[in-house]
Amino acid sequence: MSLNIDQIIKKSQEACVLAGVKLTTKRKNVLIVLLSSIRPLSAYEIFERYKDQFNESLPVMSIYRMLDFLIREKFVHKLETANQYIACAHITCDHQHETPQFLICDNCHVVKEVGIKRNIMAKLEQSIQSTGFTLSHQQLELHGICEHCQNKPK
Amino acid sequence: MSLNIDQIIKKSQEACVLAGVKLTTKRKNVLIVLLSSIRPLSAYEIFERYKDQFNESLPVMSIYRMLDFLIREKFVHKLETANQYIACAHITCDHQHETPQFLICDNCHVVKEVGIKRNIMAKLEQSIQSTGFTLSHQQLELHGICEHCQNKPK
DNA sequence: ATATGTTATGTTACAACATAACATTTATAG
DNA sequence: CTATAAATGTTATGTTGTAACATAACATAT
Repeated sequence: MSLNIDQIIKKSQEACVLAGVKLTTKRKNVLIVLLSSIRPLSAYEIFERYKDQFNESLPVMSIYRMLDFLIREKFVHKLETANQYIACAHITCDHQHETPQFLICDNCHVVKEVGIKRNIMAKLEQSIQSTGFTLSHQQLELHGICEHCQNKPK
Repeated sequence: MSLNIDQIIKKSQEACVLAGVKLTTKRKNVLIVLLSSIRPLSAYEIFERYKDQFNESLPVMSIYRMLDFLIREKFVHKLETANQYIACAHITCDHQHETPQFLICDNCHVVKEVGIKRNIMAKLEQSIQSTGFTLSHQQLELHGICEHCQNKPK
């Protein structure tokens, strides 16, 4: 477990104490699996890696429940367009977050989490609210090709 | 089949002739199923409704292939966040379309297809391109509560 | 009219993603 | 220490989607 991951876990522990919820060992380990991956993972991939990394086999059903918990506590995002899960890039930040926006490379499947500039999001919201619609779960998922894959010859 | 659907099908037929592809009876019927629904439908729901509406049972596999065709020809959109399909709201329009944006009501599951204002989309793209990422399949899916459901008491 | 190629559709089997329902274990408050 | 709530395990099943291969329908050339 890299130093960086250590720090993120520590921060998550603290956040859980504040929220009055428990980051159990297994929940923590699922988060570590996600933090260890450069790509988002499906629940079944997490299942496989958990086995490898911790030498213990969790039921997939439990993985889903732990993911629910981690999503509820905002340590993990679900990419709805890919049916995959990814650790939040901002667990260690203290400030209020911008609307998360995921740039998903359809070639190498790397995902970059960036914030949407507040003024752009505000305009988007404004144009949406004029239709009478109220947003919830704000999150944008955009598909394309990352810089690295563009510069690489096929 | 309502008059309106009739007109849309006619327009689709013409577009297929222009594109040199065939809108077969079954493909057309799948499109009619979607046009007849106020909500997006999953492939399996289309399967059920096709049976009801046309008194004929298509294999689900064929439904998927017909959906592929209809999406390729831009008569249908896939909502990636819901794994559902919906007829394009603009089949009968002649003008170049804006980036489609779907407002999905998480309460009644109605979907409204609106265009994103070009200047907002341009800014969004610009902020994305500054990260080196190149967009493809442009489409936004936003979840929330529609006007109707907001005004209704729970 | 027959052969051949091409596109569309059918069939079977299965992979991948996800949840329901209920049982058991573990943590902790009284 | 025990009642109870939370977490996790177990089993079964539902939902979405694709792979691989077969057949049907139609067009075109001879």
